[in-house]
This record gives sequence, structure tokens and C-alpha cells, in this order.
Amino acid sequence: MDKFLSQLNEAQLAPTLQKEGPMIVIAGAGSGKTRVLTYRIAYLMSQGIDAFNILALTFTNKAAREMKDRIARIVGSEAKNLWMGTFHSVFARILRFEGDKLGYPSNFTIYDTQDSDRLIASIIKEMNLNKDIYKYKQIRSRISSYKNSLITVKAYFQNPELIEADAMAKRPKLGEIYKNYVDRCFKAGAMDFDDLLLKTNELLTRFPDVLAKYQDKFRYILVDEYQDTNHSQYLIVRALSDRFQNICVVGDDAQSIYAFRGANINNILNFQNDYDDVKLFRLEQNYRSTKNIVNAANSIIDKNKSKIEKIVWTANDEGQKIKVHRSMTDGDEGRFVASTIFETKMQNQLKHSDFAVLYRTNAQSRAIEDALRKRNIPYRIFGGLSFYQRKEIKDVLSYLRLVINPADEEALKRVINFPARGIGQTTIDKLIVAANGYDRSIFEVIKSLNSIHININSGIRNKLSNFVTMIESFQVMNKTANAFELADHIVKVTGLLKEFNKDGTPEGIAKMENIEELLNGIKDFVEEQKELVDSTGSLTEFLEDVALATDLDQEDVDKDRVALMTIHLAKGLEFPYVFIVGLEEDLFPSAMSMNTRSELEEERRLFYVALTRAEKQAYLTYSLSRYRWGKLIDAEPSRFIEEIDDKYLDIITPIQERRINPMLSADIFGDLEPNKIRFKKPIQRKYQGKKTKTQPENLGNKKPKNLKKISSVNGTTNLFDNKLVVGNIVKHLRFGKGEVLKIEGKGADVKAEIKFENGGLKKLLLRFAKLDILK
DNA sequence: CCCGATTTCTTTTTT
DNA sequence: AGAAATCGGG
Repeated sequence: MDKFLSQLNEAQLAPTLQKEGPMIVIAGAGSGKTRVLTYRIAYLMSQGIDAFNILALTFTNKAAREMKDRIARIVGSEAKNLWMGTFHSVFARILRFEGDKLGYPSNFTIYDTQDSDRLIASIIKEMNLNKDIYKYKQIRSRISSYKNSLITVKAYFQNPELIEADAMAKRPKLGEIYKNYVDRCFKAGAMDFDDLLLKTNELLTRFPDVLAKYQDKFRYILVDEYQDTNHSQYLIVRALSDRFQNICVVGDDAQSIYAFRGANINNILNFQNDYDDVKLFRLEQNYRSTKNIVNAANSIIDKNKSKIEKIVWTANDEGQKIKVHRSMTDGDEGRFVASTIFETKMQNQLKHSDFAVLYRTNAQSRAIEDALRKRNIPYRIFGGLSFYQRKEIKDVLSYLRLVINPADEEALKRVINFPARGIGQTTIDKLIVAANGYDRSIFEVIKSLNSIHININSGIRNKLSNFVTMIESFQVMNKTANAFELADHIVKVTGLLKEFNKDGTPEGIAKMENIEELLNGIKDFVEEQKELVDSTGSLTEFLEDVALATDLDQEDVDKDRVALMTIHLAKGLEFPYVFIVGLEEDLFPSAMSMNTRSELEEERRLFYVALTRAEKQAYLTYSLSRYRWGKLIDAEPSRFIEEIDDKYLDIITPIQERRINPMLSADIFGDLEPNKIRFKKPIQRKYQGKKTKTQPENLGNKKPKNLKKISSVNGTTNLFDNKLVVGNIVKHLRFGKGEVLKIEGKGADVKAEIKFENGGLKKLLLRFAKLDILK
């Protein structure tokens, strides 16, 4: 143990050896907080504390796993008994044990956001409300924030202010929707993400004996990323730590970026008032980044008014200045990123995994992907639509969910007529009405069709009962077979596999392969669980893992790839070379987050997080135009670039980007000198907006919109105009290998007819097709 | 009820 | 641009 402790500096050592009592560690970016958490837990164990008595709440399951592994290397296999994970996964596990006290089955379903959305949309429709006023996504986010603030349906109706506020927002029925939503989830034996925390609170409040049990169990509690906890999580931590007060929270107010989902920065700011004799520690030495990066980041966060004062510094080298690059279109931006990665990697003998590209919104990944693919640079996208959210995967999982919990309404609605078996929307609507009327689940209603009053003809009754029989046969099988055998059986018997295979399209084949990948995943899970003592290897457990898995949790077979992800997802990670792309007004900071000072400050913290991911070199890029919603939109450089002191920046935009179109000569962009960034002031911005409407465009000084469009079209198509010829062997991301049979069309409409090895003939618009030329 | 065609929505970030 | 929801003819 001493050998490990010697790796810590003085500032890190103090909190590591602080065994008892409430404590807070304010840890600047890159200051080694994970190391402190890891060694502190190892130290506690070396002092005779039982692993069973330690609870560590982390931000991702991957973080928990890695920390556990590191602790195991210090103290041995005992580490596997630690309770570690995200709030959601730890308390889901506890609710499986204790949920019956609240009326939930132990194999309750976890509804993901899509399930919640669908249920809310369905309720709005059933209530005959105007869906343009009652937008299900907005309603869902209202309900979510109520739950995270512990405002139950009952509390809502007891609070005139809330009712008033929703009535003022022209949504007087919100309370009723909320009530129906909660009732329906409960009846379906389902909890949404927020319920996992809300119900834990309910459990700990209503059952003092349960609270006492877990207080006694979790004698030492550690919470990572405390600045991102919401009220619901705060209350859980408070309740559990109340008896022993051995609570250690770690965080950085400057990295609080989740207010939009209810995170409350006051949790960390007020921690010292919540407990007696709180020990405060600060980690201010950054070990990650160069002086340039650390200082530039400090200069950004300085612009925020609300913050805990601290001085992050580093003993590292000065390093290179932050490079700033402007491009004409998002396509150009992508190509700059790709070629810079290509060259930098070559020159410095680096790995692909030394690079990361970070963006504000998932939609930005496309342009970057296209450019990387053309350069044959391997990459991995994190986030976005995850594997488990794909339609075909959710279909399979819905069957499995139904086997475990036939009351699961959303799963049932999803698969009762997929693959098609002649049960239409009209029938489903009737079943829902009956289910609501008789206070039964849809599954039960179908089972007792003959004893209730319902207008469904005998043909459909037959189909319905066949469906129930089929699900019940799966349930019987589930008693003896393992999860893999069952899932394998289901995709064959239901015809799911065939369904996607029937038309032989590349898309269908890709879906089939995804299903096979899922089956392999289930197989791995089953094998893995056999080795673990405390796991049952059950289907329930698999479904829970899947529901709470994030993209970051997925292990990667091919590790040497460039990472593409949103800045939110990048929190806690680090890379030698980091590109922060799309630094434009209305994109970053987002147009939705510029209304209040606190929103803008959160955007700024987000930028701070992005920049502090970089170890050696950071690139900031922006584009003068960008495709959004399929249309080319003008853009201005982000105010965040302006906010960094010039002395940390190196403007590297080349004098003239190489253009194929002769119309785009240097004259036209005469106002765009390479080493200057043009920030338009707010007043000018307004004035310009009016001007362009009333005055003809001036080619000399203004950016002509129509010309830019030409440039972008050329920028993206020309590569293919020249390169791709009949006979080429190409590789498509989804369709696989294929041969080019024909090329037709001109300019932006160049199409290629390609015969794919495993999926027939396809005509693709080269402008959009994701192709690598193999030979 | 089914399936293809048309229209609408999406883009802020996520457990 | 692409997916999902909705529409309308068979």
C-alpha cells in the first residue's frame, strides 16, 4: 500500500488518508481525482474496512469497472465485493430486492426515454388533447424534472403554484397526464430512469427499517462528479450517509454541465452546510495538459461569475499554442480535421487513439465521419443512436421484456403486430380502452377476452390468443433455458429474423446482422455470468444491463481508433490531441442556451470541459457555413474563441483554401484574411440582417450566399467525380463490399449503381453515400 | 388490416 | 438528409 501512496503528491495524499467524517474534494480538471478516489478506497480496505460496507457512486459504469480493477490490483480480489456503479444501476439493484414493498415486481421493466415518449404520446391521444399544444417531448421533460425534484403527482396537485404555472403555459391538463403516466407505468410494472431515483427515495423515507439496513451497510460512501447530482440523488446520499457521516464527495463546479437534466450545482456549493465539521480539500495541480492549455482554459472560466475560486496550475511544459482554423463549409472542416490527423500521426508516430474530435451536437459527426472515411482513418462514434436503441434490437428486446414481465405495455405494443400478424391499431386501441376500464394490463385483457365486454371479431380474437400462447410458451422455456437459447428461439419462432431478411435489401441484411450481434452479446453475457458468484445470469439482469448501459460502457475490440463524441460524453476522458469543432454562434454556444446568464455560463463550462480534455495540443475549428436540417446556413465564429487571450492562440487558416471552382478566387474572399478572426459585434449583426434583405449583395465584400453553395457542392462531389469509375471495388459502411457497375448524372446528382456482395443492386447518390474505394 | 406514399419532425446535451 | 408518423388506396 505504501508503495502506491508514494505515487501521490501532498495535496492528493491528505484526502486519501482522511478516513472518517464528511469531506469534500474540489478537484480541478486533470488533477488526479480518480487516483485519489481509487487509492482512498484501497486505503480504507487496507485499514480493515469491509468491501461490503463501501459504496462508490460514479458517473459511468465503465468508470466504476476501471476503478474496481485498479483497486483489485492493490488489495486483491476482495475488491469485487465493493458496491460501485452509477446511481441508476446501484439503486436499480436495490429496488429489485426491495421494490415489492412499493408494489413493484422484482423483475420490473426499465422504460427508456423512447418508451416514456411513446406512452406519453399515447396518453395524450387517449385524452383527446391537441398534440400541437401538448408536445410529448416537452411533457416528458416536465414530468422528468418534477420527478427529479421529488414532486410526485400528489405533491403536484397540492401545489397551486405549479398548477397555475402549467395552466398559464396553456397546458392545464399536465397534472392529469402526469397522473395517467405514473399510473400506467406502475400498472405495467415499469420504472423510468427518474423512477429509479424517486422510488429509492420513497423506499428510504417510507420504510425506516430499510433505511437503517442500508445506512448500516454503506458505512463509507463516495460520490464522484458530485457537481452533476440532482436533487433526488442528493437526498439519497444524504439519507444513506446520515448515520455514520462518512461521506466523501468529489467534484469540480467548473465542470458542471448537466443542469438541463436537473443537476443542481448548489449541491456541491452548499455541501459544507449540510454536514458538521466538513473537511475541505483542493486539488489544483493539473497533470494532464500543457501550460498553454491550462492557462487558456483558466482564462475562459474566468468569464463566469458564479464559481468557487481556485487556481488550477501545472508544472508541465509550455506546449504548443492552441490552433484555430476557419473553413468555408462543414465539409471543409471535416477534411481539415482528417488531413491534420493523418499528417500529425505520420510525423509523430502516433496512434489513432491519440486523437479525439469533440462536438456540441451529435448531428455534427456526419461531416467528420465522411472525411475520415475518405482518408481511411478508423474512428469510433460514441453516443448518438446506441446499438440497443436500434429498431431491430429493440424489437428483440421487447419480446424478451414481455417474457419477463407480460404487463410491460410498451414492449407489447411494439411487438404484438411485428412481424405483422393481422392485429391492427384499431384493435390495439380497443384493448387499451378495456385495459384502462378494467384496471388490468393489456396482456391480461387479451387472456380474458371471453369474459369481458369488448367489440372484437372472432378472427382477431384467434390471432390475439395465438399471440398470448406464443409468449406463454416462451415463459415456460425461460424456466429451463438460458437467456441465449431463449432469445435464439424467439427470433426464429416469431419470424423476426426472416422479417428482415425477406426482401434481401442491404438494409435488411444489416439489421439481421445486428440481431446476430445481439445474440452473440447475450451469449457472452451468459458465459460471463457463469463465472460470477453473485450473479444469477438471469434474463432480468441482462435487460437491466442493457437498459442502463451507455455507449462508453461498451468495450471496443479494435481500440486504435479516433474517438468522435459530444463534449458531454467526453467528460472525465483525456486525449493527447483534441479537436473541438463547430465553434460557431448558435451552435456552440447553442441557440437554445443563450437566453439567461446561467445557461450561457453552462455552455462556457462545457467549453472549459472540452478544452481541458487535451493533453498536448488543442485545435479549435469553425466554419463560415454549415448544413443544418439539410440546408446551408451561414455561421459566425463563436464568442468563446474571442474570450481566450490571444497569446494562447495560433491562427492557422491557410491563405487560400484550395478550390477547384475558378469562380472562387481570392478576390471574393478578400475580407477573409487568414490570420484574423472576424467577430461581428451584436449591433452589427442586427444591422447586417436588415441590410441583406433590402440591398443587393455586394460581391466585393460580403459573402455571397449563392456562391458558397457552389463551393460546397464542388467541395463534396469533386472527389468522387474524378475518383470513382466503373469497375471500382468499394466498401459501404452498412452494405459491405460491392462493385461499381454504372455511373450516371452530373454535378451534385452523380449516382452510381453498385452490386453488393451480400445484398443486391443499389443506386446511390455519391454526394451522400458512405464509400471507401478499395481498388 | 396492409403496405406504400406522403408529410412531419428533427438538432442540445443523457442516465 | 433521414427517420418516424400519418395518410390513403387496395
